[in-house]
Amino acid sequence: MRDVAEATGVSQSTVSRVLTGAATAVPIAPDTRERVIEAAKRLGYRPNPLARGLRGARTMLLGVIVREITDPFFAGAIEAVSIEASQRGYNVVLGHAHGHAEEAIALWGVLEARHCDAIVLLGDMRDQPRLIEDLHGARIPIVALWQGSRSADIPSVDVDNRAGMLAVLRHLAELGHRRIAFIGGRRLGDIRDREDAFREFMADHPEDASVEYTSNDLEGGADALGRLLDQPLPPTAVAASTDVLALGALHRAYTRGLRVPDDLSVTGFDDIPFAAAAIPALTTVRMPVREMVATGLRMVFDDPSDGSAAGPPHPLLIPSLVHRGSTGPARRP
Amino acid sequence: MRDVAEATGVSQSTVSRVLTGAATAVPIAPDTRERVIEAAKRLGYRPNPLARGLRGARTMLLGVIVREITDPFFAGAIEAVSIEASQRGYNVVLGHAHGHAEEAIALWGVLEARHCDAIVLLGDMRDQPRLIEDLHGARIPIVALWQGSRSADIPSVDVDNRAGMLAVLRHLAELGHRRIAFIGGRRLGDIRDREDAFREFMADHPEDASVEYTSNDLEGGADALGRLLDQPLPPTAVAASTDVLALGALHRAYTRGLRVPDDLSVTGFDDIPFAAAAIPALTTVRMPVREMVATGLRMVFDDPSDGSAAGPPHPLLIPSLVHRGSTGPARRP
DNA sequence: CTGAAAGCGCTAACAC
DNA sequence: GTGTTAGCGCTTTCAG
Repeated sequence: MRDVAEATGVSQSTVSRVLTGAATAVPIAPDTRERVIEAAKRLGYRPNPLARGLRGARTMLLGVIVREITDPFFAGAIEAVSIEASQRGYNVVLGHAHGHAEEAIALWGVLEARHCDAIVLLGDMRDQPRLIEDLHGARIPIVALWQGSRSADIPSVDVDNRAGMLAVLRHLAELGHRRIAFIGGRRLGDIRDREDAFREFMADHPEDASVEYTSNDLEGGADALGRLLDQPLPPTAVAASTDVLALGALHRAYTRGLRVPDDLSVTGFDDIPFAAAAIPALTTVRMPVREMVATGLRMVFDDPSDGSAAGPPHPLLIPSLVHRGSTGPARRP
Repeated sequence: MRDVAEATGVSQSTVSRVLTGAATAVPIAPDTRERVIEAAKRLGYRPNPLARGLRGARTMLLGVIVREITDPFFAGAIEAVSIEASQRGYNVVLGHAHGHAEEAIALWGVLEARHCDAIVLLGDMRDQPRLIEDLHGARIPIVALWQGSRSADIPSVDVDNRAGMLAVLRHLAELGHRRIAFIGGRRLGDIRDREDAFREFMADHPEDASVEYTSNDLEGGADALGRLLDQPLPPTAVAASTDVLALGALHRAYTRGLRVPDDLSVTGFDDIPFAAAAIPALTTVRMPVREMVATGLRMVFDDPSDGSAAGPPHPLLIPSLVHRGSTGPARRP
């Protein structure tokens, strides 16, 4: 930058003012501006984000803390964040919590130290009270995506899990299913809300409901279905709390020789890309990922209306049922 | 940091020396060190990476440029990099090239400007000569993973695509298949090498070989299989160049009413998590992702032996065939 | 409208 | 062994 200043014959401050571009209270002579810009280009000047950040300006870094990067759903979410962020000229610093909430806290510290301009939390981190606490004392805007609709003290964007789950269950009921099972991962965030909706729906004939907990991966889904099928009166339909679980269940149904949807209906949640390519294609709930991410970034970047009276905003987007081949009429008993 | 110095009654430099921890040429009094550490902890001191980086020290940032973050295989790779990096205390800055090589260049500039301590390239970027050029003039260590085995001027870690593909084809041949098709994505990097191996293997009866190009996603795989099946003499086995393509093909086979592996054998490449849960489980080639990432990071961090005589290193890891249910004996004609 | 100067938080010569 | 000092590259008052 000094070079640019020298080459142009103006002072560094002027160069800074020009290059920062922002509406400095003080206007600059148009020709000076042009000369500076030209020289900067010629000299291949590139601002040093470190120095900028050090001085308190924006670092153009967006911190992302994800609980489980392994999860294909979150992998897609990270992609969406990355795309959306780059459109705003931001770079993404990825923090992986490896499923441990303490790590998320550490990460948080790291990202704050790195002067990220904003932080996005992917997935439910509320089981770690200290995180939320620290977050509250933070000066940089933050938004939690897919935190589960129970609102915490930080702004969040969530999906209406209840509506999605009820849509699935109504669909199943219309097909004549009564004995329906729910497969859930850890009772956390979105999954928890989906389970609650399931219990609510089945409240009038709870004897037909069963719930299996498992790890939220393909094997978990497979194992859960295995246990369900070993029951004396197995369900005729399985509503999995995520697509990954559903895909695992589909595979186990296959190895057990069950035909889907003739012998068993299976549904997922999220509509990850693989859902449409499952065999048979998975009936699931489509998550408006792009919209949720866009909404979240808008909240942290465009609308820093934090300490407003009504508390942090918690928009709730509506998912939609995607009807595909993995659900069919219940078998006549 | 000044606070810590004042609280301890020593100078800032001493604090720096203690906290940097590194083997400073100059030793420090044990009790001073302790007092400083204690005070730092008490005051909740956290170093400012920006200032550090500005001063020329390491930023503990690892830049990652990925061509296509959508690709589940690379999503897994990013995960591996993130895990491996965090074990070394590094944070990952993710740059997504959106499939465009020019973006990769821009990203490169950004990451360099951010003073990343090293850069990892995920996937083949060599179609953009300027990238490679710029890379050469760079001062920070860099490594390319899954670049395709044709070595460029930058250090890389690759997998032996030829060995993997030949293993697949031999397996298929042993099952009695002669009419074998290859489904490839863009003729880039690893995929290209796999195709070459395919052509090599089929060289003695090229009339039985067919090659379909498509986009490297689920739909691409499905469409390619569709075209293959419409041929007058369709193949009895399909070797897809990636698991994603294979999974897409599996789905199309299903919708076309073909039974795998009875009517058609299908193989993939990469062994992404979904491969094992496919219906039927996919015979594929396992990619040693963790090892490759670990090797790559070792190259950039532990062994900055750049300008050595023999040119940049290009270790080639060996993949292994995973035999599952999607391959079976060729149909008696 | 532009220049001079003071740091942001930290490290690394160089003294003592 | 420890303190002093000079910046890293930039933004930002405060004067001209």
